[in-house]
Amino acid sequence: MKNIMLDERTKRVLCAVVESYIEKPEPVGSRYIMKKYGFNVCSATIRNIMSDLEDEGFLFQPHTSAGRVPTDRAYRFYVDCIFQETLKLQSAEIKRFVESLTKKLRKLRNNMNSLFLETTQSLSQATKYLGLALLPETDKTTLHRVDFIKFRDDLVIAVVVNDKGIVKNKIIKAYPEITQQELSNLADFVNSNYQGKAFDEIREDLFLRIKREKIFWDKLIAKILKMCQQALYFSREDLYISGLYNIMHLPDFSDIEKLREIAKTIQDRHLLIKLFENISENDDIKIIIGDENPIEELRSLSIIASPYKERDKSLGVIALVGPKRMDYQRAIMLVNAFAKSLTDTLSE
Amino acid sequence: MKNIMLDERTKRVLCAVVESYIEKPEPVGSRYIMKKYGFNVCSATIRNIMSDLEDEGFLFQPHTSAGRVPTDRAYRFYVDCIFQETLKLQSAEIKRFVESLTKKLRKLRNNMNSLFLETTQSLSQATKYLGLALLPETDKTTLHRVDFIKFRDDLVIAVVVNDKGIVKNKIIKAYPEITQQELSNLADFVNSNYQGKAFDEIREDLFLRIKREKIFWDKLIAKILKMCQQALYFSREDLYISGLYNIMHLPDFSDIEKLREIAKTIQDRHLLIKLFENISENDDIKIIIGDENPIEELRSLSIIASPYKERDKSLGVIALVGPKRMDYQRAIMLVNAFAKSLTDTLSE
DNA sequence: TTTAGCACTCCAAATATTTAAGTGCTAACA
DNA sequence: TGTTAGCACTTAAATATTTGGAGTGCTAAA
Repeated sequence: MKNIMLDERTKRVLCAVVESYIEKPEPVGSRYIMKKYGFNVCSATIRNIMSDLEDEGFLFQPHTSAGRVPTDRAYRFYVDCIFQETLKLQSAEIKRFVESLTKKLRKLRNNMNSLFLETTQSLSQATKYLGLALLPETDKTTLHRVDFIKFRDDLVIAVVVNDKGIVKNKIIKAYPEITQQELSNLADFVNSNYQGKAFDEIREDLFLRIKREKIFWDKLIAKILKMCQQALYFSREDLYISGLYNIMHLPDFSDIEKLREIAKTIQDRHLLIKLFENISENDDIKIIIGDENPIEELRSLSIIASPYKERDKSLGVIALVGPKRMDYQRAIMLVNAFAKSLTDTLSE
Repeated sequence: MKNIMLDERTKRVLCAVVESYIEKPEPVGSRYIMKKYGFNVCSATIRNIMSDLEDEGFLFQPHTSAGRVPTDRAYRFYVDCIFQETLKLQSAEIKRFVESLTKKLRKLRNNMNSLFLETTQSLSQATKYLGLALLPETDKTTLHRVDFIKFRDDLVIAVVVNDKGIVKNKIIKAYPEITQQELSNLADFVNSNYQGKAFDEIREDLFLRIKREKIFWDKLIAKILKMCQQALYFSREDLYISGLYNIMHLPDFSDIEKLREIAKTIQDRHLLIKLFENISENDDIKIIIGDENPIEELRSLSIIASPYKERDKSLGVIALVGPKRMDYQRAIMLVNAFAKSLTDTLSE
């Protein structure tokens, strides 16, 4: 259901209601709107408009004699209204935040973990919402170096460093006879053949080799290559989360039971990672409002997520999770600016 | 201030009040105590005793005509009373928990991260409080293998695996001319000389070598060794935290502002790590009640912490953080049993 | 030292009362 | 036809009032 055509005045009223409610979470009355947002019609007129908006599903009345509260649909309309122009804006305050972040990031350029921790913390700090960042998927990076370390007889620890300097390790089973020397040779082989190559590409190539070996030559070598192939697969699991305590005191979460459920879902990570992985494919800032969220437990929230890139390749996402009645204007500006800052740092 | 001598009956009354308050967070009256805990005296007598206990600082009366509430001192007295015998107890329910945990841990034996994650999650699950675990300090483990990886000109990533299979990495500056081959040689040198040695021992030995080299031979080699020494130092930073959402719905945290502060402090980690490092030196279960906590923000909580060991060497701590009015008996049994289970797994 | 008994205190829950904000509707107006 | 003034009506939230009961402290007697 696409937006019904609303005339200019009606739009203004709707946006005014949303903004007013964002500012203070209380049902908004017609007189208040009229005065505060400088409409030159009397409150009864506004009242009629608001009544229409309610019929269209943009507003909701908690009870007969109360003012009105925006629905998710209203937030969506509001965001669509302000989105384009907001991207162009930049307040002095936000400039300050971004400059400070950029400076810090430059120093952390070489340590991805600190880099993303700092980003999410700053984002949370600046907005008082929850800051998130999804690290680059290993498969989107290239192999810098691998090392295989024999550990306790039948185990091998594979340590992989990618071109972003992110170190990952994986414990895999191996047949006990294999020696550290053989493992080192294997590592040398992989390093000299595959450095700078994408992980999926490497696995693919290994797959072909395995097939060849299996058919024509050495089954053992095929086995080792298989292990190696395994060692180079990493599922995405690095999600940084900062500032959970920041969203606790928002009036929107006065219900502890709800807060608890949210905290549980967020701590779980899996769902969020999946959500952000989709967005990471995307090219633009994505805004998810309330009901639109595929994660049911988070439908009382809104999410603003932006991919960050290296040059033109999207690597991951940074995101902001806050109440539906968040200050979208500010939040969009910040997420946008932070993503740019991160992109710049990574593209240097 | 050590415990004043209380006669047997007074002790029983005090413990009864504490237990009753733990069960239900409401001021406890004299008649209730008399009936529920089977005292063969009339309520007025209990009343007199409770009045005495208030004078001694064990109980507190929210207002004149209310029952009484235990103070931190009362909890301390209660815990001291039940502690010894509690260690010997073991309910069927707890046995179940521990068996299930032990089974899981055995499977995760080779992956320390999962091992500790599972432990804290189970602990939180079983108690509905907050489960924590401090990983073994790198300096308390021995070197299994190290690898130096050249990264971006003047950086080296040191990847260290200790005898617990924990992989750590550290980014250090190095002079740009150093080649990967030289780094590999260095790693070979360290691996063949120091495998199985304690980290502090290695650093100490390197220190001597550096001195020698500097004085007699090659300044460059001294530099490299220095870098190597740096690479082998890790401050403690691995604290697992599970189940924050579990403590949210406890009546003790109905004040969101307080909960927020607690969440913030816990997320901060530093303070907790410091606290647990001290306890890790200790040999026994340590219980910290309210005021006794050196961390001011956590004075509305109690902590039960137990070191876990490998054979007889204490490695780290697992701990439970909950409200002061927690079920100490159950909590102590669980922490104790979980620590044993972890110790067994690690000592196998 | 313990107990019975009683006056007293104070909270908490239930109930009533007031207040204020905001609506919907009608009739008049431009 | 859209807008406005005016007014009756609704409702929640704030405030005040009442009531019940749990629990105490004290006193005098056992």
